Amino acid sequence: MSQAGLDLPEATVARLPEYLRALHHLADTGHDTVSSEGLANAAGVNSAKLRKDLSHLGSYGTRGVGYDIGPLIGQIEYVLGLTMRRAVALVGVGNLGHALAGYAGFTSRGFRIAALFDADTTRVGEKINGLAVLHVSDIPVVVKRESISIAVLATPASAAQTVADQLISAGVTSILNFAPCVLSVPDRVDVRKVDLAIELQILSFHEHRKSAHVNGLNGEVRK
Amino acid sequence: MSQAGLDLPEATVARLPEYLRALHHLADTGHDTVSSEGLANAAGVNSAKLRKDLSHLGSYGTRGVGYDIGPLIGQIEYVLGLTMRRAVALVGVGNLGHALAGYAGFTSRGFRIAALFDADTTRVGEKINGLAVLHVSDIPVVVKRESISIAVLATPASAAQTVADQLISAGVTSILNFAPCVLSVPDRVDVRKVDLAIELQILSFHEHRKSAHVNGLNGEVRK
DNA sequence: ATGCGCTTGTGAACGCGTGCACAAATCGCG
DNA sequence: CGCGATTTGTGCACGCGTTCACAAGCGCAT
Repeated sequence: MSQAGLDLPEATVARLPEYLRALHHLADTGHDTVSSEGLANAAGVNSAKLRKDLSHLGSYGTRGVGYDIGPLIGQIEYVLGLTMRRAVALVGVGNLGHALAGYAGFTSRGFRIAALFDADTTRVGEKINGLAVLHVSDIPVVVKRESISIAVLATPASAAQTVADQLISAGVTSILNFAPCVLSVPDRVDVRKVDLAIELQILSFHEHRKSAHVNGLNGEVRK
Repeated sequence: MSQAGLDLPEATVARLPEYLRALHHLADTGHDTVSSEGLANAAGVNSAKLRKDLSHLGSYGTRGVGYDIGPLIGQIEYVLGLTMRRAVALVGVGNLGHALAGYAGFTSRGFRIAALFDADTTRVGEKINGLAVLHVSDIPVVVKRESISIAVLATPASAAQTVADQLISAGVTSILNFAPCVLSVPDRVDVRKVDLAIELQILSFHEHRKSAHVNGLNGEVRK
């Protein structure tokens, strides 16, 4: 039973968007209340965890009944800062960046791609979804003008740190990094990293273990 | 000082690919040993954690010197099951799937895109990077023929569960899911989820908190 | 109004992961 | 050959997150 705007456990924050997605789906299919058990199933977590997470937001459930979907959506969106549509800059419109620029999930879930940048002058001017690609040297002026605080980095790893520095000095304070490298940034800047190959490598580890098990060994066929 | 092939802490497994990437970078730039401090910096973790992680793989460092990069790369690749190049199927060559099919990071880090599928018959036959798109109805025969055990799901959320079921019954045991929905799968199947909008929403939360703080309130300007 | 069934909210115990701090081990040099 | 500098490997304590289990609260039927 905490106040809104308080600091939540990081693990809870990471799950709230998933709850939000599930709630929207329930709302779209005509529900207007849901039990912790039902929402937990829809979000792929267990019900005790869900209740504890939601209890941090203040009380939006009624015992014996469940949670009111409408107000709960509103509360989660408020806590996540999604009541405003946030402007996002995307740097690097290569293979992956091009797809991200057109990704409908961003626009449908609270964000607006406000600017596209690339270092390759032959790509500058190209339009993606009606938005023109700008040169990275325009980052300072455009980021300030549009008050962009979040950036998506889809450049090659070799360029990522330099571009990140430029974004940060232009005022960006959150970065979603798709480049396979670690960024060093000031404390006030948040970075989240998504490395697609790493995800596959983690799956590969589990595949490797499974195939070791069918060999009937507890350890491994080795050397 | 554990044996190879043993079960590692999940948190350690998730970091090994990052160590691997950093090690390859060091090897490419002419190093052949590295201290835990140096590797930890390159991988963005602290050195005690790195040493404990590596100690689970058996001892590949020498006190007073550091780690031998070559053997360590070999050991991590072995543990992650990357000594073979694993075949991966990709389902859904829409906006995002198309980019993933061309993503160089998959091929350069131990994987081979072995088949592309889509439900849209107008896309079937299209070639991406020299590989033809097949219809999803071909999943059973192709997955078995190519012994594919890992699949990447880049379909719309509405199709994801159905496709996942087909993949699993064809023999897939690991799924990387980009669709914004939860999949229900048998225990023996591993699923990792990547939801790009969720990552941005988590950043949005932190942005929201930052702006609350500059307002000078501990709580929040509310209602 | 009262009792019953259902569901939330939470105290408490547990387990995992992290980080500190130090002993053990190796190298190089005199 | 021994000593000091350096770096690994790890025991230990701490904190966060998860899960269980149950009391408290709400609605509904009678």
